[in-house]
Amino acid sequence: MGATIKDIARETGLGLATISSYLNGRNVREKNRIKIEAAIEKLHFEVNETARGLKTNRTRTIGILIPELNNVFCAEIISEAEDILRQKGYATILCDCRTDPAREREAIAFLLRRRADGLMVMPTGENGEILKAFLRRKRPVVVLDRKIRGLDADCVLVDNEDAAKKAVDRFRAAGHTKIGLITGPQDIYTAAARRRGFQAAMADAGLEVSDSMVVCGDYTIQGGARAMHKLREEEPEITAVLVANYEMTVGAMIEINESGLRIPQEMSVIGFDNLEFAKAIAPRLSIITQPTREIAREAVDLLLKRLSGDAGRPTQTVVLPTDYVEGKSVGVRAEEVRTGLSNRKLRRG
Amino acid sequence: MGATIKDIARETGLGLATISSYLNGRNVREKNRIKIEAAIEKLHFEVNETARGLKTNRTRTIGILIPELNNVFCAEIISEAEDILRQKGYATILCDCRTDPAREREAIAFLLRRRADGLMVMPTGENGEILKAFLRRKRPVVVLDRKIRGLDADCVLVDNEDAAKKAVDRFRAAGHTKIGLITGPQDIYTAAARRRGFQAAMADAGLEVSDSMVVCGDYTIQGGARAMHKLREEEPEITAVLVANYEMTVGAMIEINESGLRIPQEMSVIGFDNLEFAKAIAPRLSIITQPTREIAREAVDLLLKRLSGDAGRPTQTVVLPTDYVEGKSVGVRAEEVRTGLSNRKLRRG
DNA sequence: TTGAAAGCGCTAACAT
DNA sequence: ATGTTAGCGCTTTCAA
Repeated sequence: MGATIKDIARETGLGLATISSYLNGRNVREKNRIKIEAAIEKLHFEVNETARGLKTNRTRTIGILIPELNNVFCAEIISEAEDILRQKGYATILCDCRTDPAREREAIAFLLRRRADGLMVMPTGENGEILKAFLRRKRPVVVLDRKIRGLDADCVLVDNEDAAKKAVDRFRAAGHTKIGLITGPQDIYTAAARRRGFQAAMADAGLEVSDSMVVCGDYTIQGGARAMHKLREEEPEITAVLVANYEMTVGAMIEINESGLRIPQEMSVIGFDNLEFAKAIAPRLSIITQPTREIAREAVDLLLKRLSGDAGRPTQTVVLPTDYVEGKSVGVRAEEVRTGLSNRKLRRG
Repeated sequence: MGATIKDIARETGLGLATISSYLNGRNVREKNRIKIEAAIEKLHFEVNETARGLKTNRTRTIGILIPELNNVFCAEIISEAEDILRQKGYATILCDCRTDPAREREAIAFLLRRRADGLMVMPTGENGEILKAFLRRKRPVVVLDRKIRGLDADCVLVDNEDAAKKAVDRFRAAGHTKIGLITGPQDIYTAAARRRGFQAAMADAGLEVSDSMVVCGDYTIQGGARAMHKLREEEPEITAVLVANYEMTVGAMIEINESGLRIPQEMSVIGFDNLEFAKAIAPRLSIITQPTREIAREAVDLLLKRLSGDAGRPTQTVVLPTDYVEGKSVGVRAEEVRTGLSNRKLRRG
C-alpha cells in the first residue's frame, strides 16, 4: 500500500503534527520542510483524502445533480463548474438522473451517504422536498436554472421572461403577428417563465395568443419535432416560432426540413442556446443564448461562500441576462413591413 | 451531526458487528433486523461512505478523465457510464482537462489522493506515463477511444479504419474521385487511425491522395471551419469530404454555408457522430456514428471486472463497429455515374 | 449470529 | 514549532 504520514514521521524523525502542519500549509522549520519533502518524494507519499474527510467531516466534494448530461446547456455549466471546483480542491461527483424523479431522489441519498459538502442541482420538477434532506444536514444547495417555492436555497437563473420578450419583439419588428411558442413542461420553472414572458410580450403588443399557439414539449429533440408538427397542424397561419431550448430547436428544425418548409420565407424561427449549432444551419439561425459560464461561476461562488463560514446569510437569487444573436432565420412579412430591416419579399405563410 | 452505527447499537442494545453485518447484507436475526431498521428510521442514520472507504481502502469511486465535456461523443459516454456505475454503488468523479496535458497530469494526482478505485480515461496525447501512476498503485485503468503503446491497460475502441473506409466507399459509389479528409491531430489515436483508413481505402480504389487533401484540424468547431477553408483553397478540385468528428463537422458546415457552397450539388459531405445534428441540417447529413453507449458499457464492465478480483487477467482491447447513416449530403457525380444510386444531375464542383 | 476490541490515516487539541 | 494522544465512523478479526 501507499505510504502514510506515519511513514513520513518515521523517515524524518519528526512527529505527526509536524507532517500534518506541513501538509496543511502551516509553518514548518525550513530544514524540516526539506526533510519532509525528501521523504514524501522517496516514499511516494500522497495524502489520503478519505482519511482527511473522515477526520474533518468535510469531504471537499460537491455533488452536481442534473436532469440530462446530453443537454448542451447542462454540459456547459458542468464543464465550467467542475473546472473551478477542482482548482479549489473540490471533487465533483456527477449524477445524471435522466429527468427521473425517482433517480433524483436516490441520487440525493447517494450524495448524502458520500457526505458531499454541497450540492448544485437542476431539479426535475417543482418539488423541493427531496432537496430539503440536504439542507437539514446543514449542507448548502444551489439551485440552477430553477426557482423552487418553499425551498430556502441560493438560486442562479437567467431572465427567462425577458428572453421570450426579446424574441417576440424581434418577430414584431419584422412584421409578424401570428407567432407560436414551443416551450417545455410547465412544471419546469424556466419553461413556465418563458411562456409567461411570451404571453406578456404578445399582450403588450396587442397580439392575440390562442391556446394552440403555445405548445409544451418535453425539452427533447423528439418532443421539439412533435411540437412543431402539432403547431403547424393546429395553427397553419403562424409565420414565426420561438423554440425555448436547444434540443427542441433541433427537433423543430428536423420537422421543418422534413416538411419542406423554407426558412425564413415560409417560417421565421428563433431558437435557443447553442450558438455553434445556429451557425452551422443554413440559413443561419437567430437564437437566444444563455450565459452558461457565468451561471456556473455564480453557482460555485455561492456554494463556496456558504462552505466557508457565512452559512447564516440569507439565501439569494442571482438573475443573469440572456442575449439575442441575429442570424438569418427571421424574415420580414411583406404585408406589414414598416422598416427597411430586410429587403426580401416573402410569400404568405 | 448525523447518527452513527454506535447510536444504532445503543438504540437497539446490539453490538457494532451486528449493525455492520446488517448494513453489508449479511445475515441478522429477524427480530434484530426489525429493531435495527426501526432505529435507522428513527435516528435518520445514513452510512458514512467516507469512514467505510478509509477502513476498507476502497472508495467505490471511479474517476472519469476526458479532454472535453463539451464534446458530444464524450458526454454520451460519460452519461451512460455514470448511470451504470451509480446503479452499482460507484460514484463518478468527473475531470475535464480541457485537452491540456498539464491539467490531465494534475487530475490524475487529484484522483490518486482521492483514492479513486479505478479510472476511465480518454487521454489527450500518446504519452501513457502519467497513467502508469495509477497502474503502479494497482488501480485499474480503462482507456477509451485510444490505444497507447507501452501502457498495459484495457481499451475500448471503435474500428476507425473501417469507419473511414465506409465513407470512402460511399463516395466512390457516387462517382467521386477527388475526396478530401478533415481529421484530428495525429498524436490522437483515433485521428491517425481514421487517416490511415482513409488512405488505405483510397489506395485500394486506385485513387490518389495528395498531402493537401488531408487536413488535420484540432477536433474543435473553429478548427473544422479552418480546415474546410484550407482544403477548398488548396484543393479546389475536391468534390467530397469526410469530416472525422462531430465538432469539426459543425465547423465545416459553418464554413460551407458561409462560402455559399451548396450541398450536395457542389460538395458532398460525410460527417461524424451526432445523428440528431445530422437530421436537423438541410439537406440531411450522411454520417458515421459511433456506439457510445456500448463503449461506455464495455468500459464499465472491464473496470468492474478488474475491481472484483481477476486483476491478473491479461489486458484486453474491445473493438466496436461504427455505422454509416445515409442522409442527403452525398451527391452523384454525373460524369462517372455507373449505378442508379441517385438521379440528380450535378454541376462540376 | 453476535459482542468486544483494534485500527484504517488523518487532524486537532494540548503540552512542551 | 513540534511531539503526544485521542478519536472521526466504520469493518473485521477473534471469541463466545
